[in-house]
Amino acid sequence: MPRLLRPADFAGDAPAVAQALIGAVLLVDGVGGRIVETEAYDREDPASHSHSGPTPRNRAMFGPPGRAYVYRSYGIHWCLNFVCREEGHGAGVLIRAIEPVAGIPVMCERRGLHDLRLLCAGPGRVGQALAIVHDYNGHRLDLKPFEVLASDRHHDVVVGPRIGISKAADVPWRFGLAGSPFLSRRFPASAAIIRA
DNA sequence: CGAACGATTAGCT
DNA sequence: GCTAATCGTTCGA
Repeated sequence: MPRLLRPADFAGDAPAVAQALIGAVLLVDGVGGRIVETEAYDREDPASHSHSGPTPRNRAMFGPPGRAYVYRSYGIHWCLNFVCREEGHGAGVLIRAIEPVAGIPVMCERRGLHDLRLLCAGPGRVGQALAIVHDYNGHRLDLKPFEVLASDRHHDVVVGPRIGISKAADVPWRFGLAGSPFLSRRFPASAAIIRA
């Protein structure tokens, strides 16, 4: 039985937590799967929502680690982040893609398709498939409806630049499960691989 | 108060 | 590969 991640497990800096989350299982009301893609963001990072300090939108990022930061993207999608580091810092990990494992029929219904590869391949798609709502903003990740189960196997992790940002576009803070078909996009051929 | 801009996605060429 | 859709947040006047 995998270990349930608790707030202390999110106390590391954003890139370290983002890498450690690859292979972990994320469930929301028992629906979800294996995390195969994440991105790290930090206060000292021009691409981060937290870069200019606390605002009404990003306040959860400055709260205690081990909680959710949920924001609306492009006025359309709900995206899920895990707050990390320490309270007041403003660091987080964006959940960009998961491999569907539990509650697949429910996720297909929510997404209106049956292609497993596209079910949760992107932060907006993850939000829709797991029914992420703004009410979850600031919610603890070790309490209902969330469950985050530690990765129990070692695997290779790909590292590359983050997607969809204009500032700090060269910072390699995107992490992926090497070879996974459930990524939101392929990593550049030049992307480094960390053997874990 | 106005305006630009997204941590995106679906659909079409 | 390219673009429209869509609207809350943020920042400058």
